Amino acid sequence: MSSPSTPTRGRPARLDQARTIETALELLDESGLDALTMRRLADAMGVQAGALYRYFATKQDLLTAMAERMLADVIPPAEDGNWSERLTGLARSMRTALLAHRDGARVYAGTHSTGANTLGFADAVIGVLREAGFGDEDAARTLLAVANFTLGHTLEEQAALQPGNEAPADAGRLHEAVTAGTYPHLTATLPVLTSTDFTAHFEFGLRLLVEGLKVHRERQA
Amino acid sequence: MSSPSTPTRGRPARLDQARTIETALELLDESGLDALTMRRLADAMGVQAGALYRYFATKQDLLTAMAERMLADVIPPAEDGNWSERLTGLARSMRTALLAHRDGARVYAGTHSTGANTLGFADAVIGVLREAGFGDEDAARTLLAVANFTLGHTLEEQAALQPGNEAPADAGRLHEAVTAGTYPHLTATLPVLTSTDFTAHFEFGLRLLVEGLKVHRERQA
DNA sequence: ACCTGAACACCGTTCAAGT
DNA sequence: ACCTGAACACCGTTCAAGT
Repeated sequence: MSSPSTPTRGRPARLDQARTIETALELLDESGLDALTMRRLADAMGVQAGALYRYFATKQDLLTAMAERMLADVIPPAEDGNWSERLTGLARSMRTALLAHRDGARVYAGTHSTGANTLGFADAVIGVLREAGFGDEDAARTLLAVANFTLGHTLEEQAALQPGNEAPADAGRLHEAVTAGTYPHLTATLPVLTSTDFTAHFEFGLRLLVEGLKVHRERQA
Repeated sequence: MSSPSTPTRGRPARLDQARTIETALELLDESGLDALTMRRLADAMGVQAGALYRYFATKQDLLTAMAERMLADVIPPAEDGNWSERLTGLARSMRTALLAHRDGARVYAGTHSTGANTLGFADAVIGVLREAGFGDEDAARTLLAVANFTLGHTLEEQAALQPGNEAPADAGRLHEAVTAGTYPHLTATLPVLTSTDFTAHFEFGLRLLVEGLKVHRERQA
């Protein structure tokens, strides 16, 4: 409900918030976060860099809008199922939404959206837990734990897959450093640690959280 | 074992890796990551920016060295205690090490050190688990889950405390947005979510992981 | 060997002026 | 109302040249 969005007489605007966010996400996917500059984005939209500031006060605001937009693609998990299945589904869909864009987790980590998608997701997670009988404090803290784990995991997942195509760049350096030093336990588990089965890693951690929550719940009752 | 570190005849160097890392961490604490530029760091060391490149090939390398240095302050938790107490202690000390420096988690998240402190920490966590009888796969995945949760949590914790001194800047915006929209569950839990008792949040998530691990262990046996 | 000086190719952001 | 052009105050990085 403000100036740049209201349609009015005059030249049709080449820019608007929605198209800018969409183009920014495309540029992100093509080139990554480090290459996403206001100038390059302006170029992609056929405009000068300064023009973007009529729609976003700062680059940070643009990034926040991008993070919010990413969560729009969260596939809402089925309404049926018990609380633990629904919680698991919500966590998976958050990871999926972040994975859908190059450096998605980094963009998300650097922002704090208070948009409808972000708040809706949080409300959904807490809703599942409250309706399952968890207290407000436990429900809120569970959201934080699950979201922080998912963010941390996806940050690492995208960092590992980042540079070329498949071969994790620093897996080599890691292997070198581990075998050079004296880390018996690391050496034994190196194959698992450098495996690229990130889904299995994510599911393992997620299951720990959910199982821990079940224990917590039984102790309350 | 290379050129810039070997003492030799000539003017005594004003720079060296260790002092540069130390000064960079001080600058980080004073001004934050966004203000940590090669030029400002060079200024703080009484040198031109270009001179830093004799000791660090890129700024990224410097940040990696800073992350590695941070983990040197991990207080090694007591060797006694059962595996779950020791695991908890290691996770706590990781959080403490990241919290010890402004934007510590952000620095850590952006790097992938293969230094002795980083590898030693990983080896310690996996060691506790393997000695407790966990398989290599479970041990490795537990390290990832605990480290990713701790990183995600501390990232949020430092982001919330960032700007001024105490009052979380976006707690206000959050409250505004939540009460404006229709988020019944969020509204009910807002006091918990915006509480600044991050230690309680961290301990809750950590306990979920550990309790989940205990369940997992019993099922294996 | 270690550092300076100066440059190169960029950044985010602002703002008078044009249309 | 919307965008351009040009500037301001920076960046990371490189490298010949000095000492």
